[in-house]
Amino acid sequence: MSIERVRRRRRTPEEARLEVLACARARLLAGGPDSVTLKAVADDLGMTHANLIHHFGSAEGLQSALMGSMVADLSNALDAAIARLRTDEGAPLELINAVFDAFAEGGAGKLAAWIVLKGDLTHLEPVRAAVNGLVEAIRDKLGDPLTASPKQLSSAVLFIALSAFGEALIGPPLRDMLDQDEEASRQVVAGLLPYFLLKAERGE
Amino acid sequence: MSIERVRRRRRTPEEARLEVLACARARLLAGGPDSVTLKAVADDLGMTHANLIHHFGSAEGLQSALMGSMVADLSNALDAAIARLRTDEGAPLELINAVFDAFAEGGAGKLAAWIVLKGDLTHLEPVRAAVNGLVEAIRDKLGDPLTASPKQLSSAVLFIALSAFGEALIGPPLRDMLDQDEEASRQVVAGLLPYFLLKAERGE
DNA sequence: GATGTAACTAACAACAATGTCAATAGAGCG
DNA sequence: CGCTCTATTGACATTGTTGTTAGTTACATC
Repeated sequence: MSIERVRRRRRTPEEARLEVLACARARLLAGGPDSVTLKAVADDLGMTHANLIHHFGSAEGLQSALMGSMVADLSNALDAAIARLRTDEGAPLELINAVFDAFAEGGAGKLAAWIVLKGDLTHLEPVRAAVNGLVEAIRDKLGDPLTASPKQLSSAVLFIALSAFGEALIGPPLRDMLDQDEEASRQVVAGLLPYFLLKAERGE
Repeated sequence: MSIERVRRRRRTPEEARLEVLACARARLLAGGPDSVTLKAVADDLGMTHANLIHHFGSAEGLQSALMGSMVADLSNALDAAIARLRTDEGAPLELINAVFDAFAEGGAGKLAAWIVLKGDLTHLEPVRAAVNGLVEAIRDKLGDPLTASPKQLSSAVLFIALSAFGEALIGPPLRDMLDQDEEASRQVVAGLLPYFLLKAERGE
């Protein structure tokens, strides 16, 4: 019997980082932060944990890169939703759906939970631009300059984002408790949005 | 010089559990789940980690007890808010404030984040009763039986709870991004609630 | 084909967290 | 005071994770 030499695969640094981050994200979403250890990720990919340290410097380096990657995806998803808004003639429900989808994709809920627990808010910074882009998109799309002030537009986005984050985090169990179906959250928010933007007429 | 014997303190089991859980909660809120280890908590309290195992069975037992304790507090805070609602003549803003306060106290935001990441939703069960109590309180307080269906009342609570959870979790950084002050979230929700409960008149 | 770079591995060291167990010592009770 | 019960300790074993280092091998380039 011949000794079967395992052929060693050599990736480019970028390939390696992408593979590792994808695997780490899957582990985070499936099993929480404790399940994304160097050894576990390395085993999944058929490499050694020393190699992960080679690419990311340390375990903390990997975690940081993972946060950055997920936040970037969330930010891009928001930008894409905004771009969609600016082109088609969507009703308010379309807008809400786009934002909720952006938060739902890529596990933004668990990402936010992780960031909050870590207390490391600096990683959220890229979201700032995306969120403010959302304010402008809503202004151009729905806002009546005579009735909706900039401050109000901002609080409209605050309202939407809070709900979308909440839904991504604890939407399913909470809806179950209240006997509400899967679309309930976004329908509620969509139904409220027109009233909210109209409110300017009445002073306040 | 005489050898100073360290006097060993002996607590009742209940005393011990309460002290430990308070300390563990403080650690969770300050440093996240990774900072609540047997040794760290024991050191804070001047005891040995073996003693924690004696009282809680295992590290997992301590975590589970901590979750239970925090969920119970959240549930009690909600119940108290409901009781307050039923007695005084509060405006919608009072109602919203009570619920937001309930979620804010005791670190409900980080609690939710922790539970979601652990994926262990069974611990949320006590919240179910509290949330449904909230539905009934709103029905008795604000709901017009002719215009607001049970389903709508439920989705009103869904809407409030999502927002309150979202605010507890990522309210501060999100409000900072949007240049909104501390009261913004609850004001928005309070301002929307009347419109929402009126919606029944128009069919939908 | 020879060579250099660096992706990758294997083995080991260091450390932290959990858990076990026999022994110690508070506190109530006769 | 003596006795019992158990909260509490101290020392140890175990396991899992991170990090280091010397060496191996894939692959591009000349």
